[in-house]
Amino acid sequence: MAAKNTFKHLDLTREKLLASAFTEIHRHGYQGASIANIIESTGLTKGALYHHFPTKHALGLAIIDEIIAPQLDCLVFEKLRSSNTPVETLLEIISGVEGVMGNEGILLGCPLNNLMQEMSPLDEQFRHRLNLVLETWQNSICSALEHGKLHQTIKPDVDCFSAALFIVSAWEGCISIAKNKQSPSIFSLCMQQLHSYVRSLMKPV
Amino acid sequence: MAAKNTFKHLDLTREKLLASAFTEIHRHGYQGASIANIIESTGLTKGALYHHFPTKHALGLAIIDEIIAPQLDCLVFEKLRSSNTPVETLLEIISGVEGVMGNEGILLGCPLNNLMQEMSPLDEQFRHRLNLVLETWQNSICSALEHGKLHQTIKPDVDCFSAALFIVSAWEGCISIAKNKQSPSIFSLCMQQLHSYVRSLMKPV
DNA sequence: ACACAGCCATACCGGTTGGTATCTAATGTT
DNA sequence: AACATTAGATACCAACCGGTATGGCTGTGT
Repeated sequence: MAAKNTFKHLDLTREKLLASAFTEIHRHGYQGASIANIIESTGLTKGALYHHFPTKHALGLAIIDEIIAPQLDCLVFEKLRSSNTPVETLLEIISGVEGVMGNEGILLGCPLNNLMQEMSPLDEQFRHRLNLVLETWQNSICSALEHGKLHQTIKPDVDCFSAALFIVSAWEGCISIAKNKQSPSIFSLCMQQLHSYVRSLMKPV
Repeated sequence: MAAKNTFKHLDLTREKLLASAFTEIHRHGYQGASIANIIESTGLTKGALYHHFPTKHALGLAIIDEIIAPQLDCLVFEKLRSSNTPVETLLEIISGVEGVMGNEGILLGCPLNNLMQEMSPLDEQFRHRLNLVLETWQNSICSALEHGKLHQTIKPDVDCFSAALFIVSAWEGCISIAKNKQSPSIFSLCMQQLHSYVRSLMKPV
């Protein structure tokens, strides 16, 4: 029991640090994120942080693997993977993602895209990890489209790879622009256009 | 003559500072940009910089107005505005933008989008100035589409405002994703899809 | 009972940050 | 020629940055 408590406590502080760092980075970017701020909002100290993470850099990478990737997996990838009608599921996700993200989510942007924009040219390790998540996203959409092709819901001449690439790009672009306009309703309008683009890939009923 | 020389020199150092700051910010972001680096590559000193710009913040805003906006205006807005067949011109720009941006331009991303992503949630003045550029972009495309509607090249049921919004979003999204993949060829592939989206708004010939 | 290892707090460090005060030199004005 | 103004160099600053060294406390294995 005592051992369990210790383990639990270990995980809990680590998670608290990760969560706080995620929020700080989401708000100020990786470079703008301050270690002092991160620990302050947890009530912990530098000793705790640098016990669990060797450097700020490692902390950033951990956030990608342990927060950003699982979140997207839960909200998007897994739903597409487990669906019997993945194209319809994709359309539903695109329609409903506004509600899932929440207002603050749109005002601060997509954590994945934020980090990509900031870090890709600066740090190869960041770029690599972020790209893995991106490719999972792209692949899950590509598979959905190919599934649709097999089941006659997607036009046979569609280039699924390119289409998936474009869908992810436009998706992130919609969040980007809505973020600058600080407007969830613009986001909704923009995603509606993406929705009709995807429908344009489908066979007319 | 002496007066002219002075004026020229004044503008020259100011422009050198602006250009150097633009490059530094393009590479490291606004927050990551270092005043020390900016002046170092010009051979000037802090005295010069803070003579022409009161703060780093003002320097950043000046870059938007005096470098980023004119550049986009020259490469995109003006071409659309002055064209007699703006829809075709838009398609040409989308096809040819890869060559214009150059490899480094794709690896570092769109300066406008970079600043939007970083600064929009942090600073209202940045957000406002960037949004003005964004709206000019959006409007120039919207006008092009409406022109096409009048001249029967664009389908009558197209919502030009939303379509323009989506085109800009997807455009920036393509650059974003290509930037993370550090791949001009991915950018080209992605922009090809945007090209066919725009064509899907047109009446079949 | 004792040694050990893991967890975290405290205090401290050198380097860098954006920004300022002061000075010189050149130019413009009268 | 005397004065005023401007451009830009130099030296300096407090605040903050990420990171480290140390040590105390706690639970664990023997």
